[in-house]
Amino acid sequence: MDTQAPAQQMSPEEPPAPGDTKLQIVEAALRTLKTKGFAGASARAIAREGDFNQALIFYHFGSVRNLLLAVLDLISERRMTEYAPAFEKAGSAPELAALARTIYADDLERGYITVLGEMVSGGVTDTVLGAAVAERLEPWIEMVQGKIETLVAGTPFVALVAPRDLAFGLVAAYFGVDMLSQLQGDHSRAESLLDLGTRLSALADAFLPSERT
Amino acid sequence: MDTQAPAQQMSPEEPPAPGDTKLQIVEAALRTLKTKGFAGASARAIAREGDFNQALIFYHFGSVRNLLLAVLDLISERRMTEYAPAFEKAGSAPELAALARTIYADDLERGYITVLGEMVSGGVTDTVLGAAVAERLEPWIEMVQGKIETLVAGTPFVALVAPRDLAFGLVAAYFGVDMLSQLQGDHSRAESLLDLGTRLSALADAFLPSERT
DNA sequence: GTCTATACTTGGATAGAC
DNA sequence: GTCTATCCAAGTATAGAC
Repeated sequence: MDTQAPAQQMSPEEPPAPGDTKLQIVEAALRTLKTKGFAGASARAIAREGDFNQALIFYHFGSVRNLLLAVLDLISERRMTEYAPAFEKAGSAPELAALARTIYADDLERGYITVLGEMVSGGVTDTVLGAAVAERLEPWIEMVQGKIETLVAGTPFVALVAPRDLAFGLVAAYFGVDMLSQLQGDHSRAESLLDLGTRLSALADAFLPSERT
Repeated sequence: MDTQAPAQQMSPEEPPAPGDTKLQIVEAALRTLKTKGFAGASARAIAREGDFNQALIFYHFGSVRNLLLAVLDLISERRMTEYAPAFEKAGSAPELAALARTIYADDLERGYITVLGEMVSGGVTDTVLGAAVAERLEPWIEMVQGKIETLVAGTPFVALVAPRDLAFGLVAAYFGVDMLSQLQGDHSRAESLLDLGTRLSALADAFLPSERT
């Protein structure tokens, strides 16, 4: 936020352990969010997890809230750079459904699913945080919206579906399933649902074989 | 909940203001949840809202968590008794979509939407609470599941869709939309989505005019 | 059953030495 | 930029008088 280090001349060799501290802190926060949830992600808990001093959080981020948002930024960025290419490439509903399946499995394994759910939930319980979280979700909704627009172009659906609404609904459903799964401590239902999505999209595709390249 | 009063002989006339205190407390908690959210629903805040003593909460409910769960029970019960009849009656997808629209509007106006979202979010951030919340969602999922089973019977969908999964998905989507709307502080998108659902279900119905009475 | 007072804990955040 | 020490606020919960 206000503390952007002026990149003083750093000797080119420092392989041991450093990496910048900020990143270490963010990653400790990420792990804490994963294991202890939003409510358990206090400054003290995070500092313990990363084995550094509590005060560093405030020095580098100003507040715990900012740190948590930095975590969200980190994983958003990682996911965006990793998934966007495949997403752009996918040209049909079934391909997209398959991709969604992969992404969910991937996110789950890396614990991102948990963190995303915790941050959205945290945003609901804390209004100030909520606005910031909403902002960070926007790019994802837009990405889905863009995809829907190209998919739907030239089919009877154009008149029926507002891409923005549908995109919002899909992203919302993703988080809803995520959160209920988290409540029940069981993500297998989510996976069955993604399977169902795959089958249904195959069906839709059969009825609407639009422009395939 | 160890404090179940032994129903001593109560004189039949006590109209003034009493009503039992427990209910007053639960309703104060409900209002607090509505206005201040899960994070703001502390014992102190609830007591201030209802203008009674903080200690009463612990006397009657043992803990804040229990009180919050009692709120969830209260609105679950109210919703169940009010909506169930219409729900049973609805015999087609479009009717159900229309009903969902009504229920959402109703819930929104009464603030139940907010409370439901807060409690689910709270359950995600707090593991102990989460299990209890999940339990209380179960009846709703089962209700939807039952409906899906009768709707799908005798159509080609039987082989395609696992009712339990779909029910879970629909309830999850309801909460997902609710929560993202809450994040953005704007529920208009949710309503467009329910409209979309209405139109799509009409479409599905046209393709599958199953047993109509 | 209700109130006052208070014990105890945890968490956010800052001051100031190093 | 990092550490120690500490302040302060808010919350849960209980004891004990009424």
